[in-house]
Amino acid sequence: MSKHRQQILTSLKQAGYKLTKPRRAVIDILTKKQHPLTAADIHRYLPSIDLASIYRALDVLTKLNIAQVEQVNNSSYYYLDSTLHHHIICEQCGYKQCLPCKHTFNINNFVNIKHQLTLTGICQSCAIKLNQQQ
Amino acid sequence: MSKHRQQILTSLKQAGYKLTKPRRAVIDILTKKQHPLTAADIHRYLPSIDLASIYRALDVLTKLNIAQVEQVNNSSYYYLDSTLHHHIICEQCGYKQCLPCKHTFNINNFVNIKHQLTLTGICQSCAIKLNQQQ
DNA sequence: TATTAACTGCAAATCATTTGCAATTATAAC
DNA sequence: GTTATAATTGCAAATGATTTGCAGTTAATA
Repeated sequence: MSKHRQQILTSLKQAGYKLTKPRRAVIDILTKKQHPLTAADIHRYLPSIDLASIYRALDVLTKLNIAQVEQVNNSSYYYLDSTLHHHIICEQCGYKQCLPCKHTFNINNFVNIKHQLTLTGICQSCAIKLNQQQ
Repeated sequence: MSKHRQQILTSLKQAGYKLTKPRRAVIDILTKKQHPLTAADIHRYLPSIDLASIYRALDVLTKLNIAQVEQVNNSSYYYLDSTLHHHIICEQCGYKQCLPCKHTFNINNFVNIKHQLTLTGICQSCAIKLNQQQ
């Protein structure tokens, strides 16, 4: 369940940021698509917005904890998510699947623990293709 | 507990790879240092070996599951570890603590699943300092 | 020791991300 | 509404990590 658009815009404003076209557009795409996207992915959906501005918008959203980041294969994937969950990404085709998060961590000597679980694998259809190639 | 040097060299050989100077050197550094290193880190220890060769050696080691990778801040950190484990990093001071990994994941529709768990938090001594400041 | 495919070093290419700067724009005050 | 102003944008160039092509070198095997 991702935060409502309006709620996000309000958080931005409260934090002293202007509600600009690139920021709104990035929020809208992340709200609409239900899976993690790279800055380049977002730029493909929003070709009229400069890639640098997309990066800057994503930076702001991440700093405010409105968006989360996951790093896979030297790329950062961003997504909006108030209730924690994880994703598994196919190494071959980039297909993404959501997974509920049931984890809590209690670790000696640490407080305020946050976790990021990155799962990668090969999805069924890629596995089939790869088998056929051999 | 990391695989013994000799054992690693044998695995390489068995997999049909030559035992070259760059490969040996990378294995030695990863064995010696007890924490995750970037290719650039390794190159700093081994300036006479070309960075590209370090990347190629790390690739081989990762493919053979001799080394593992973790991505943090757009850099890949490599380490040798036969028994999987994770790390928790203090957000304040960077202190790292190792954690055993007891996880296996079975996910519908995916095979060859690898996971990377990144934990961050505040370590005890930083938590104390932060409390005193307030 | 000779042969040969695998491997290296180098330089250049690529890809993701960041930055400097002049022009634009959202906001708040009038 | 207009105006003033600092924040933000788009663009182009810079940076940093990683990859690649290629000619020369080397480990392994006979």
